[in-house]
Amino acid sequence: MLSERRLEVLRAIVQDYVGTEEPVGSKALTERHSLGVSPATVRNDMAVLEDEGFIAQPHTSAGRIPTDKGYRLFVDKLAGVKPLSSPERRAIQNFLDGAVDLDDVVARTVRLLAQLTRQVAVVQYPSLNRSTVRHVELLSLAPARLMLVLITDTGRVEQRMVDCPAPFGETSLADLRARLNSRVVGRRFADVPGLVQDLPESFELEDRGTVSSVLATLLETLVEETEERLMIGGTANLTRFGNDFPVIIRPVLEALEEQVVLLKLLGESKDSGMTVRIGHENAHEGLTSTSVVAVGYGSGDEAVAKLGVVGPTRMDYPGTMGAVRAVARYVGQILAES
Amino acid sequence: MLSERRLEVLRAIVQDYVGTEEPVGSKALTERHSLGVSPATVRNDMAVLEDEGFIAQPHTSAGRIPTDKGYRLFVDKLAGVKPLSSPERRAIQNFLDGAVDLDDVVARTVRLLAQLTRQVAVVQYPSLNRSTVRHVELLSLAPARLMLVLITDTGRVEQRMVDCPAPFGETSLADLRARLNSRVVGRRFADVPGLVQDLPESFELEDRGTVSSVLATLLETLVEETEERLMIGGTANLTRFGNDFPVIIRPVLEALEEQVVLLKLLGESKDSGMTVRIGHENAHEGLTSTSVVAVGYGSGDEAVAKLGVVGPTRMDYPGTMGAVRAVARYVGQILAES
DNA sequence: GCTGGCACTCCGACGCGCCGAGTGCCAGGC
DNA sequence: GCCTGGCACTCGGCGCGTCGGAGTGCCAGC
Repeated sequence: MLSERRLEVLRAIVQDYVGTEEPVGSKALTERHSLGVSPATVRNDMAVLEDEGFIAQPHTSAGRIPTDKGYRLFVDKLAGVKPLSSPERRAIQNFLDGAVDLDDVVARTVRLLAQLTRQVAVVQYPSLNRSTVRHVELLSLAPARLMLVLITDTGRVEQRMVDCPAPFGETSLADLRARLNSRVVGRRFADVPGLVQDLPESFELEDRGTVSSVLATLLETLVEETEERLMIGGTANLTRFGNDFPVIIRPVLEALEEQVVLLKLLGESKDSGMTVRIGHENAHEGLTSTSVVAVGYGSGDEAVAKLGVVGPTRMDYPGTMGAVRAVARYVGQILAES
Repeated sequence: MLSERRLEVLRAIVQDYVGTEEPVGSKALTERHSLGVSPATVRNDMAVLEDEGFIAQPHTSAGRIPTDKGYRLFVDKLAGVKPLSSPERRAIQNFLDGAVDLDDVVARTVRLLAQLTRQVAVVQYPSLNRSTVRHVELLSLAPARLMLVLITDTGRVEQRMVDCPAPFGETSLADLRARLNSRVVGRRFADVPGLVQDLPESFELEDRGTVSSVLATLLETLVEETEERLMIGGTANLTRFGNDFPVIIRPVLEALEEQVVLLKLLGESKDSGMTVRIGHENAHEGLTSTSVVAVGYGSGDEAVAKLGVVGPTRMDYPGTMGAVRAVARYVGQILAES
């Protein structure tokens, strides 16, 4: 177990390094943080911290920089979440309040997060996973061709074509529309399959094929749309990464274009609490020099999606965590209101 | 007017510079391109080309690199559009054929373009400007709250809420839905306003307010959606830009996040022919070291949107133009089929 | 008008020495 | 036992001068 002072030294190292981007030495530390001991003592502490793997030297006779493990300890034990200033809060609120629809909310959230944290922001669209059905609409486009429109309580609309095995009359259509809606409106996606299972049986024999097709398409849409979409922004902030650009930045940009990777990134932790994944803790190898701060957000107590930022491991964790948490809260409010 | 040989020299310089990324000298030129003259002669030609502003020296006693003006001449007079190889064509077709809906078509197109050109790809969603209405649907969500759903022939669906000034019965709703559709289905957006203008008059006095609200929302949606959306990809290719990274790449990334800028970029030229905008020809100052190759695409003869790529001025213009044109054609075909 | 020759320029790589920051270790003191 | 000041050592970065090579401009000659 590390003594109190050694932890203090680690904290100081992290803070200084995040600020200056340069390896920090024992003398500088004692000057900037009143630790109450001499540089020599700090050196001893540093040697211990290095043995334990919390800090490292880029080369002999250089200062120390935190390792992933060091950041981990810092985040877990040494740092809190820094609350935003009230002007910042007001700015968030003002900025998000102007949103006109769901797309706009997400777009604004991305911009906001990117600006606040000066990092790359990732916002997942509210998931349909826990969403409910607001309305299902059926339109006849051609004698044997229907369009199915699904409207969710989060305001999303999805449409699919359905090819009918047999022509389908307007009255049957109205009938199906009515019955379908009476069963599924207000229900969660996950519950829908069980609720419509027996629907074909109640139709005339000739219409059953079409009804089945419609239901199949509906269920398919529900499943497909559970694969969540997301939006990213602030990629220009990647330029503040470091010096050895191309080699670092390229894999990150590539990873950011892979929705699947990002979804994993946000989604891996189960609960809606804040997750911080540091450097090599990220499974994706293009992102081993980045950290991800993510948190769930939602309109009620339950999280419906996640949002977060991706930045260099050398980031201001307390500040970033504060911003991410605050934005998530406000977005939740906005969603609850609308 | 420049002699034939001088143009040939310019062409050789552009080609070599694009290939090597290094200033090209007179000797190297004569070695790699059988110009039939000696380096000394080439030097004289180069001096002339430099006087005319087509090429420049990074510093005294260095080779020459093309200027924007040089690239312009190259593109206009010296280079054709390089057709794709047939494996490439097949790859395009295979890749695009798998698309399941409009979003998917656009997403795949972006990926494809980025891969083929190894540059940043930008694809505008098919514009609603020249689109026609496929269907308008009205749903009653609450006694005094309707949802308006607009479906276009390009497969896009837009929805809006409408607050009614007065409760609106189901029969009135069905009536309005039917009349609205009979008037606007198959019509172009631009024609819709004139076609529905007198609709409120044919309704009962008490319903007119609601009908007007619905119409207003519909027209608003048509206008709003004319503001086109777009998708970009391949930003990782920016890392192949040059050496002086942050300074070049940052403004580009910033510009790429501004939809407005990009729309302007694609949209500036009127016709659907291919546009090449080189370096400072781009209005946006963050993009003065990039070139944009864009072309219209559409399902018929008329272009419904644009797509293109953004890359360093030092790009393989013939190849890029070939790829952009080919992709635009195939996307057009795909859209026409669906 | 093209060519070969020549003197000149300038960048970039290389080698060298110096400086300073930082370390590890050790002996002494509280 | 832990902290401290002192000391020798290490190593990267910087400035400087040198050198080579690539490239140029110019000129006289064909």
